[in-house]
Amino acid sequence: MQKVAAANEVNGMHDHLAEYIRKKGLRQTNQRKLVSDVFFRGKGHLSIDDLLAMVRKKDPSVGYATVYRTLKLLSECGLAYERQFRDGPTRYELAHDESHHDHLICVQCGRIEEFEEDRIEKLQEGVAERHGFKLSSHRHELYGVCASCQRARG
Amino acid sequence: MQKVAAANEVNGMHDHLAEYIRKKGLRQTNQRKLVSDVFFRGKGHLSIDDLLAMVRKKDPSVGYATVYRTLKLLSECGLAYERQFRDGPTRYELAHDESHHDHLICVQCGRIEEFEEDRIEKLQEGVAERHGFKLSSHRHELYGVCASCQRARG
DNA sequence: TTCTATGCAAACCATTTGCATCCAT
DNA sequence: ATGGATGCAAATGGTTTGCATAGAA
Repeated sequence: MQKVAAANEVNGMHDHLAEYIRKKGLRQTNQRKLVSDVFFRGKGHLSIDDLLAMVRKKDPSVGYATVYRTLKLLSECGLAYERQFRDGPTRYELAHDESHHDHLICVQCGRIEEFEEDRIEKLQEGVAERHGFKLSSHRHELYGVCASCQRARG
Repeated sequence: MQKVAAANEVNGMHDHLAEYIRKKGLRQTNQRKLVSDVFFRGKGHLSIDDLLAMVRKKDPSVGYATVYRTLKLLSECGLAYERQFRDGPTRYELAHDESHHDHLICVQCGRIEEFEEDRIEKLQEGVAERHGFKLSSHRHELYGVCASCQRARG
């Protein structure tokens, strides 16, 4: 899916962030606006390096740490999810408030697809219950070779 | 279930390793025997630090890197699985050739339990198929509060 | 003897932090 | 003018690697 957010969604996200910043007594800065705008308009599953490169096209003076700190902020206020696949760096994903999904990752090209499977979610809850766990989150990743890599290399 | 391996299983694992070492033209060393013995007799889900501490009780001169290198070797030859939970360090698990399992991790005490749920495995395959992926592996971790932590802190 | 394995320290890589300065409030 | 935010560089933490030496084969 990897939807790109529509313009009005982007505005909504900026508002959400502004609100959060106000409530916490933090500050609006150009860097925060720029980094979050790039993230909101981006394609999802982006690493800090990806984001920094995109940000620096608009303002080369932005520092590494600022991108980290801004994405932490976005995660805190519920606009981003941190995802850590296999070994690579942490990737950030837009948290549009759709239903939950998990990921398929191609081990050859790195392509990331999303999937939703309610029956798995249900079964997970059963597992947790049987073990007496109160679930707070989970991570479910499927690794394999995607359709186009199969075509390309057999 | 975190089983401890029976004596005959431990012997079998040593044999398996010796065989692999021979085939690859590598060398039997005391460190390898010691590290792998400690691992084979251990409780599963151990970090390098855990293992190093156990190893150094028997031979304080063993180095950090040797434990890493030995566990990489054990992974290569199919005797260990590397598991990377949340943020903590890589943990190593005995690969007794039982059926596949996944994990429940307590976010409070770090306790790790194992679960098996064939219906989830089946559903995963369906998901992969629908996306045209050829699955090679997966990672499925459930995070929450375990029974005893719930009792302890409500 | 030959060539892998070891132990140590240094290198790595992603991420975090300390700090002087900058700047939104 | 305050005190949070930034950019830089240094620190961190887990893991890997280079290298001289030890030790299997």
